[in-house]
Amino acid sequence: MGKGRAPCCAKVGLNKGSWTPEEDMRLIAYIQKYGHANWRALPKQAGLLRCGKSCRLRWINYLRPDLKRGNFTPDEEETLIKLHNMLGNKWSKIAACLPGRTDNEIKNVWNTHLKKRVAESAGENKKNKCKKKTVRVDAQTASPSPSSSTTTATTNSSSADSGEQSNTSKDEETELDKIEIPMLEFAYDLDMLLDTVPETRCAPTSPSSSASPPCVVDDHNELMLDLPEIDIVPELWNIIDDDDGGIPGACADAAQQAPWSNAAPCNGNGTEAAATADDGKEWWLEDLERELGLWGPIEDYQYQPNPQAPSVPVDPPSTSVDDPLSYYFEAAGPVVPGT
DNA sequence: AAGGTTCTCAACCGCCTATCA
DNA sequence: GTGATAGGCGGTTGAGAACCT
Repeated sequence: MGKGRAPCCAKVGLNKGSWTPEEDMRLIAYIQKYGHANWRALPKQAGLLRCGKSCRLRWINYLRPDLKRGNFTPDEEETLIKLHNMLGNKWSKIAACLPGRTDNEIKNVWNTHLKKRVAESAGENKKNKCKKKTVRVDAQTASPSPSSSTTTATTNSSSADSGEQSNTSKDEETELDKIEIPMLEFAYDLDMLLDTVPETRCAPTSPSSSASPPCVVDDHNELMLDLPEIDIVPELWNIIDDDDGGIPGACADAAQQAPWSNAAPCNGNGTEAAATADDGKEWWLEDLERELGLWGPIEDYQYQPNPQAPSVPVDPPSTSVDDPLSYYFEAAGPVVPGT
């Protein structure tokens, strides 16, 4: 079909590199108000001299309200290792099972920490195990795939970098969805995987269910992982949904961004979440502003919180402040991006 | 304290897939 | 059925931070 694509934008005249707090706030403010139904058009409409892709990346990898910050917990690392064993470098799929973590973050953590660790384990365990085989979970296709994207190809490779071999073709991609669990000669053996996988289950994906990471599933044998849920304030997604200016798709987009979220952002009936949306929004924005260094004694955009508001962010429902973003942009005046 | 090296991670690049006209 | 376009993904890079000598 598509033979690649033209550059998403004219590269000339656009900002590159690190995002400034101003740009962040502009992006947040825009998405807060209108959602992100169209990334390509977003920068222009938001007054950002950025490529739409860049905006998307920035939002997904850094500004999204449901992101976890900080180091991976041991549990997360273990889950990541297991998932990587199963999926290879399918970072987005792995990310889908690690709520609050982005594919980019996962990729970085893997490349900088876990890869080495697993490689070391491989070196140690190689002494004890000398064979490797692939076991397919898929019940109907019993024959192992010779072209697995994960570590199935070679026997002489000590590669813990199974993902390095993940040059998946289209067919391989299809195969991948059937989930092969490679029995690696290191770290995790089949028993461990089989012990872990089938006994854990994602919650049903009904709207009423709680957070359910979209686990990779096989039509025949569902692979379901019981993964830690991030404590997402449901109201956060109303930040996007709320007042989205009637832009179609904005709501759906937001929900898609956090499929595991407890929030039911597209509930158009005005839910409890909607009732407290403002509180959540304000709490999050305040927190973010602090992080971005926009919350402080800088007079130009210092926001004076509601006297009733605590000086430190607390639980969302108990925080009551005015909209710091609005204040910021009013006080700072029109911001010329990139200047 | 200074300089060099290594590590970390945000951001970019280019390709692929999905969707729509 | 075809081509164009937008979103998404994985690999790579480079600037800054951290660490070492």
